[in-house]
Amino acid sequence: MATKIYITSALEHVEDEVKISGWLYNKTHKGKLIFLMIRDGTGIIQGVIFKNDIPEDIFEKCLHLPQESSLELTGKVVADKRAKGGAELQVKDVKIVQEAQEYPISPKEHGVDFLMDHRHLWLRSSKQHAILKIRHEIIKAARDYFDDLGFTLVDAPIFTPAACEGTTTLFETDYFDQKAYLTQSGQLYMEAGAMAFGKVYCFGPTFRAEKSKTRRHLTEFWMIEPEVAYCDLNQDMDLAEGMVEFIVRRVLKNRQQELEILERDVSLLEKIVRPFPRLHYNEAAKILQDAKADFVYGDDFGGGDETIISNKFDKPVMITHYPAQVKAFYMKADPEQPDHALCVDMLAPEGYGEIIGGGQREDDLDILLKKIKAHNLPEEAFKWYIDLRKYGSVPHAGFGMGIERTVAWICGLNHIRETIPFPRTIYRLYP
RNA sequence: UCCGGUGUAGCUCAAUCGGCAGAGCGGGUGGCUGUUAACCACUAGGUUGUAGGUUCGAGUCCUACCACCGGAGCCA
Repeated sequence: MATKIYITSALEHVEDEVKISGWLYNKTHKGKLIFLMIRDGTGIIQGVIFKNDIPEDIFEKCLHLPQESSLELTGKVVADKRAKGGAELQVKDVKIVQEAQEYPISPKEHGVDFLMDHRHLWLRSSKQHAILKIRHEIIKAARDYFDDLGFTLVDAPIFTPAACEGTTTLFETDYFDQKAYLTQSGQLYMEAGAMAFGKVYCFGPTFRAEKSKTRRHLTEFWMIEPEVAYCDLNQDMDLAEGMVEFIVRRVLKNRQQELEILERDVSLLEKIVRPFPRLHYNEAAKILQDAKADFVYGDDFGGGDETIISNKFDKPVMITHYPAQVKAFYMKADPEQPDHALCVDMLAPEGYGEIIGGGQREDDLDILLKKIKAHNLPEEAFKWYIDLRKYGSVPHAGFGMGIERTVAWICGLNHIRETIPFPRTIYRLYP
């Protein structure tokens, strides 16, 4: 009786009679020989069918089997240098679970729009498969990092009563007899969590209704957001660089095969070790001025500015102390230079831009109230948030890391849309 | 929202000055016992994004619209 195996373990079953359940990835034939490339989600193996080994009608059926037909192959695993992966299946029996209709995605080239229209099928392709395996590894590593440090997962709500940051456009939705907004950050809720649990994080989707139309933007994306009580900016940066190093090391260790499929230059990832450079905003501004970039001191950095700065280093760069006016209301001002905020942005190398934004939060009740007023935010909606400064306020800090941008960087992709299973952009809500 | 670009067979793209609508892949049929995006032969496949306009004649020129791509701003 053949034992059922997954393709990933095929090399452990050489000379065994096995059964593999999967889908037809590709096919070729030569006279009395048929080569079936089978994938099962764990890997790809070649099944070889000799006409004389198998009933005539099954041979004929396999000859005309469309791509992505679902099948169960039974046969012996043999080592063979001619096969990719070093082993192949000598097929003795084929059970066709379903003969597929003509499959739209051929192994040849396709355009982005066509592939995105077929995203539900495109996920089966080896490159997309590799990206999403790495995405999973990154998410798991990030969670393990915080879990191992004693953080508690405290999930933030998706429906929120008002803007978290006020500046950006929100998705509005009907919520019974009132309006609700889809969250654009879990951070304010994490501040409440940090005061209850000390060290917390959330991991969930966030929504931005801005009509951004670049390779770095989605309308729906995922963030992991830690928040720590009794924590200052420097400790916050220690936490952030530790996490990024941990994630990269984990991907290099567990996802070599996927990085190879993506033809990622891993030597660049191997350089991602602590400490990461830390630059004051003024130092970063100097780099831009020396590079004669079209940049005005006091402004936030644009995408091109970020690339100029990050290209000076082969590690992620942390830029601190942005002018307070370009940052959100909850950022704490630096006591030594009050027009600068105790904040940090981490820029990924190779021009991938900002992957982390964070900093120390305003913990003084009166200053916070003034800032809410200055930003024209509805004080009523922030009543609970203000409460946190009334009942045992402490210095605290945190950050948010964008999962998709991190995946794009680690995978070496030039567009963020392939880093999430079903991307949402201003022009795409399907599939 | 602004700037630039693209839209032709199922897919990726050609089509010269405005003059017969084409190729490769994929599909179908046949051949081949070691293929890796196989190969060889034959074959089917078109409302040229939509609506107008100019012209003897429009895939090609003009106008509007639609869809998408790239970039800017905003941000993770």
